[in-house]
Amino acid sequence: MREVNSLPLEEQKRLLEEEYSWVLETRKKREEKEKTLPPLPGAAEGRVVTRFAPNPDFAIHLGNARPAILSYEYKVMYKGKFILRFEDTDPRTKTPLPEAYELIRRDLEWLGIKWDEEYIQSLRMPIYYDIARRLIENGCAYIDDRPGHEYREYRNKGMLEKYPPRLRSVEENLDLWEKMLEGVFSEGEAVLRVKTDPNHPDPSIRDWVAFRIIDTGKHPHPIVGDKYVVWPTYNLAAGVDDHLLGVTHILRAKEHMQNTEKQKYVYECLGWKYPEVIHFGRLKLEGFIMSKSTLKKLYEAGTASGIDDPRFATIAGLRRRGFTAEAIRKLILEVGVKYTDASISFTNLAAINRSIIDPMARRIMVVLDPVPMLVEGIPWGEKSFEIPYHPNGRLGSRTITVPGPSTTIYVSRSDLDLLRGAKIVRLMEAFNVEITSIGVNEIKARYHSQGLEEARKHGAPIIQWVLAGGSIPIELVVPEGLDLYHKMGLAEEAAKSLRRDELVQLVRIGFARIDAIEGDERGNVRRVVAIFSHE
RNA sequence: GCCGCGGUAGUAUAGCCCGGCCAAGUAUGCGGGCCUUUCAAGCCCGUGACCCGGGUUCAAAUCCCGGCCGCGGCACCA
Repeated sequence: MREVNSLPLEEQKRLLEEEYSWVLETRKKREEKEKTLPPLPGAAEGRVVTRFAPNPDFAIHLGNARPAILSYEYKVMYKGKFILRFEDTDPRTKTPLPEAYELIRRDLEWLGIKWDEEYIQSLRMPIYYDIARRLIENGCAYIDDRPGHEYREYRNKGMLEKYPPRLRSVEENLDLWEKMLEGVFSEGEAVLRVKTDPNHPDPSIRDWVAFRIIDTGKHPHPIVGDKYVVWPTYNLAAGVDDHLLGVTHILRAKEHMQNTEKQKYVYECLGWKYPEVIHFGRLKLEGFIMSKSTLKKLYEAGTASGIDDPRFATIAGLRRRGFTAEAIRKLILEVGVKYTDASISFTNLAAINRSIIDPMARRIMVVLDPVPMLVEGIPWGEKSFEIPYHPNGRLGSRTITVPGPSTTIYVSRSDLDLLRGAKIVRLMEAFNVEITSIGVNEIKARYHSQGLEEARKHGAPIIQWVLAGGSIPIELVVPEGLDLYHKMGLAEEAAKSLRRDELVQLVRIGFARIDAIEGDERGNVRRVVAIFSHE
């Protein structure tokens, strides 16, 4: 090794190429390997249990979907088990939304995620109460019935060991616990704290609250109403369930790092083994509204068209915008499990989506802000053009019949400049015309020739167009940050065959999802609404 | 402020644990070209990164120290 290193670089290189070329080849092979998720620590096939534990206070968005997708992916990778668990133990400040349970299930299904078991924490209250008793009996928890400021005073002065409630006997604690359950205390009057290192360097960890009282008379729970007044906090419920349900690997965002440490005190007390935890950074999606609070505000204010508003980074919003589950999955897998935050650029997501939908998106001609063009001198009475829906020829075709000797078509106003700069223009898939005049609201043209070669010879631009007869109105909704732009246009007659949810490519505009097909009483298509996805 | 975690091209990521196959890979973007009845797709070429400074070592993206920057937590939320 030393010998080789002492050689000049050129010499080393030559030696490598001549004598050890196999090294270079191995390297190439390694690069060709398909990219997958890194292995889970301590995982064995058939023995991995992961879970997704959303709070059903709102629909899930790309950020929450990440742990769901990753957890599910690992379950599949190790042929394990994947659990869906609703964490709805705060009827007061994060009141569960009754419909959110089902919205979340649907979003997961749409993402292609299947869960083996489902749990709802508000239905497991007796289990948590049981744990509370065991914690008290083991001397690991105590009832704190003093006002909050007293506890904080002791804690902040580093005198938590001497905090009187902490010194209570097991019997006394058990007794007070039963009183809590019986409803003797009201909100704020008593909590159950888990004993931790009283001088833990992070004060937020010291003797954290495991149960508190919530007046469910005032704040009824959507599932269990006012049946319970003593509610476990996240750390208690989640920590306990992860053990009880046999979870082996937890994947969650880094805001939970301190929680892991809190929960470990419960595990230690009860002699449980804490699952492996993988934390990852936060996800931002450029150009979308992602914050749950903003999302909720817009949703509740009715400003948004629903939880699936195309400006939202909710799973439903992304779906409505025309993103596929496969694209979302690929994106999440690509981002992986890094600690650092990631800002996903819109073009990146779009690129992934495009590669998936391009082969199956029918090409449809639409002109936005239409300008009429009178074409004269057409040398036929009527002529039909059969145009494939996709250049790959696999999606069938439609026929456009152009009447002669003169007819009116529409072109996009945005193409006017193009028309001004060119004498000859090719109407895509049809024939070539010569522009004779361009007014603000009318263009006149003469039939020039038929062939594509002719168009090429003249360097004619190729534009999309629609016939005046038979075309149908289309509204293209273009989301841009907080705004939605509504662009009006005309679509070719074949647009009548579009289906709701279909992903199409509006030629020379971009990909879009068909959001609505509006018809009259007799079932005739009157108008199409599309949502712009991306270029 | 206190506690914790990170910093690889415009964006996202591989490599870091276990220093040498790294002259840093891939995707996307961007620029150019080819092809094409779309501004889509495809093909080719190019572009562009190890936060900074020290140290250890024959050898540092990788290990150590310091700095800078960013993020998370500090609830009777999850």
